[in-house]
Parts: sequence; structure tokens; C-alpha cells
Amino acid sequence: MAKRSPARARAKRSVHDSAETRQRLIAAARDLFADRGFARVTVRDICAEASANVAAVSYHFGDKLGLYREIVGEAIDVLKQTSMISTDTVPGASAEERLRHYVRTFLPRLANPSDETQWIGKLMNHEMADPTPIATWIFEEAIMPRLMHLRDIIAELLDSDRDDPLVMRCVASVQAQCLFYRADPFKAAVANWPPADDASVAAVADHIVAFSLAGIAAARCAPGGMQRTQQ
Amino acid sequence: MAKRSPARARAKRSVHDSAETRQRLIAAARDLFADRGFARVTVRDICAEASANVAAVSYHFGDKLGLYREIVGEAIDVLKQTSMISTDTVPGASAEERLRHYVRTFLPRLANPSDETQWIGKLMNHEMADPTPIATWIFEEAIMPRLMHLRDIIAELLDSDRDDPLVMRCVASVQAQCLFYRADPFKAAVANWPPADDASVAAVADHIVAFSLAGIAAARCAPGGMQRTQQ
DNA sequence: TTGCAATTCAAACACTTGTTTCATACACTT
DNA sequence: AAGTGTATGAAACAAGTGTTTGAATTGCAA
Repeated sequence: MAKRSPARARAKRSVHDSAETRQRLIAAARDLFADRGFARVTVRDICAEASANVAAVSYHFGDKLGLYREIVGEAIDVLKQTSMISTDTVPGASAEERLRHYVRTFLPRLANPSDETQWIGKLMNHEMADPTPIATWIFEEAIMPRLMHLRDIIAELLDSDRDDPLVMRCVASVQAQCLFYRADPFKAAVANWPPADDASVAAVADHIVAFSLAGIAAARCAPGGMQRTQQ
Repeated sequence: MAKRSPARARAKRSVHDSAETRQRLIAAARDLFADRGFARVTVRDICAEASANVAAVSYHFGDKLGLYREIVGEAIDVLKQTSMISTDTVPGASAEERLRHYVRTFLPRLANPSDETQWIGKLMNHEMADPTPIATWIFEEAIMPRLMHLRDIIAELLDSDRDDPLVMRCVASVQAQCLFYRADPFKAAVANWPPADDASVAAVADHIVAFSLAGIAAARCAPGGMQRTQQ
């Protein structure tokens, strides 16, 4: 126990390369954890990638999970910022405009492989398939706020109460369509499914918005039993 | 190399417990692989669960991957059968009826935790986050046929060519909504999101159908630039 | 009964994992 | 120049991994 604290070392930033090894470890771990998830990345992988000694992770972060926590913390910080980009709109914007803005800013981050925050989506992919103790933290900080924002938009579009189960079903329908275009090692290995270039992503975003607006409108017209439009 | 072939042993089925150990191994491996994925299950876990010796896996299946292949093969067999349930319809059924039938039979298998084929969904979850060499096999045998079936339905609803990119975007919208309700360790750990009982699942299925039919109808009316319905 | 092949078992092997140890190199202060 | 605390590096450690070994054990046929 009682891991040596490198806190003062960072403050002094004058020894050797001024804890620049630490930054190389973080950079290497970010990419590797994103690609393979926590369990399938070894400390030796990270240190080799960062040109550091095997002991460096223990020294700078206590243990492997400490380094992972650092990465996830960074991910959540970025997520909160970009979440604000998706949820902040001009004061008078209509619900439809807010939905469009949400999807148009959210989707590129998920689907565009050249997006520099792409590693975050990959990281969360692994976290969802193979949750670490950090899963609940991610959910509460990064996912829940987005869902609540969507809920408010859709409740307004449906003109119904936010507790109406129909609202959350529509939230799921919208969010599901977005998440489907997440960059994903399976789809990548098996087909070239997700649209790559900016234009395709934008086209998909507009499709999702229009598709969803029509779906929500239909749900609004027939809130109770819209399931039978025919037959 | 040259793994001892237990093929004849199975045929004779007369020694010891007539290769009943083999079945116990398969049963144990099915549950464990479904819960944790290939990489995070150890041979010792499986053998302990099956009350067998550590060497049993090598003896009966060559190696760990051989046992996994056995499990995935079984999964694909079941998947093909249930896929037929989702895709087979009465001859004169309309596209809308076929879509409804597809979602209503597909969703319970994904969402209902008491479904006895639930382990297959879990297995594929892990395969998607952490593909093994078997990923392409699964995709071609189990996923691709479903997508093609959906494509035909939606092309008919849109009254457009099957190669129209709009068709696949709508396929993605429908499939995404279904897959969103997959039982998932992350959602389970973090919230009690997915609907549990049969009634809720059926309600969600009807929601997805109605939502999607409206979305498809909207896409049909404005195939090129449906993205701006207002604003 | 004896021989035979299939099956099980305890033990070990070879390898990888996260982590620790301890000696060394370094920059800076006194 | 000597001292000090930080950082690195090579090696080792302890636990866990998939797999193999070779000696039992078992049921059946000769």
C-alpha cells in the first residue's frame, strides 16, 4: 500500500524530463485502452508503446487501474464539454431545432473515424461490454445528462409529461439510431458499414432527424394504441 | 497438433459415462462464455463448473477455442432457426405486416431475460466488442440474412430499389431500435433500463413498428431532401 | 481373466500477467 | 563536492493462464 505519490514531482517538474514520461504513458494508454479495453491491454504493451520501463505505471499511477482511471477521467471531461455543445442551443430554439442540433453534433463524434474524440466512444464500447468498477461513474456523468436533455425535447414534441413512458421509448428510438453508427471493431472487421466521410455522416444525421420526427409525430397522434395503424 | 479425435468415442457412446462429460463442459461453457466472453473465461472455470478435470477441454475439444467454436456453432444453428421464425410469413402478407412480425418476434429474444436463447445475445455482445476469429462467420450466417430480409421489406414500403442508400439507412433505423433493447451488463449494472416482462416488451415492439412505419412513410414522401421539413 | 482403448486425474510445463525490488542515474541544493 | 529526493531500468516475484504429460481407472471384448 501507500503508493509513492508523484504529486509533488509533477509540481516541481524539474527532474529528468519533468515527468514527461507520465504524459507518454497517458497517450499510449489512451490509444491502447480505446482499441482493446482495459482487460486486454497489458502494462508491458503500454510501456513499450511509451518507451518506458515496466515499473513506470506503478510508479506514476499506483497501478494499472489508476492509469485507467486517469484516462476515463479525461474522457469524461471531454464528454461533458462536447455534451454541452450538443445540448446548448440558442434561447428561442424550437424542440425540432434542438433535436436536429443534438443529432447533428452527436453523430459525427460517434461515426467519424477522424474525429479526435473517437477514442472515447471506443473506450465506452468496451466499458459497456465488459464493465469495470468505473461504469456507473461514466453513466451518471456522461450518458444520463444526454438522455435527460433528449427527454425534455421529446416531451415537448409529444406535448406530454416527462414521466410518460412513451417519452422514454421515443428517447430510446432516437438514441438507438445514433448509437448504431458507433465505430465498432465488429462492423469494421466484417463489413465497411459505417459511413466514413463527413458528407455521409451528415446525410445520416438528417435521415435520423427526419425519421424520428415522423415517428414522434405519429406517436403523438396515437399515444395509446398507435401500434395498429392497419390490419 | 493432431489432436486426438473423440469422434469415434461419441459414436460408440459406451465408455465411462458415454462422453457425458463432454455435454457438461458444453453446458458450463455456454453460460460462462455468454456471461464473460471468450477471453475472460478460464478453462479452469469451465472445468470446475462442469466438475471435470482441467485436461478435459483439451481432450474433448482440442483446445479452448475448439470448445468456443462448438458453442458458437450451436448459437448459429439456433439463430438460423429463430431467424426463420422472424422472416417466414404467410404468402400474401403485406410489407407492413412482415415488418411487424419481424420486430415482434425479434425483440423478445433480445430483451426478455427469461428467453432461453438469451445466452446467444450475450455471446454476440461480447463478440462485437471483442471479436474473435469467428466474428465474420457469425455476421454472414446470422446477421446478414436478417438485414437482407429487412431490406426487402423496407424497399417495398419505400417503393424504391434495394440499392437505394435510403433503404439501408431505414434498415439501420429499425434494426438499431431493436438492438437497443438487448440485455446488456452495462445497462443492468447501472440502471434497470430494459423492460423485463412480456407485456412491456410487446409494448416496445409495437412502439418500434409504429415509429418506424411513420419514419419510413416520411422518407418515402421526401426521398431526397426530407431533412428539412421545417425551419 | 486378460488385453485394449477410451477416459479421467494430479501434476507439471511454459508462458504471460501485474507488481515489486533494489541498484543506478539524474538534477538540484547546501 | 557531497547530499538529497526524484526518476529510471533490469531483474525478479507471485499468481494465473492454456496446454501437456504420463500414470491411473474404467468398461468392454477377446
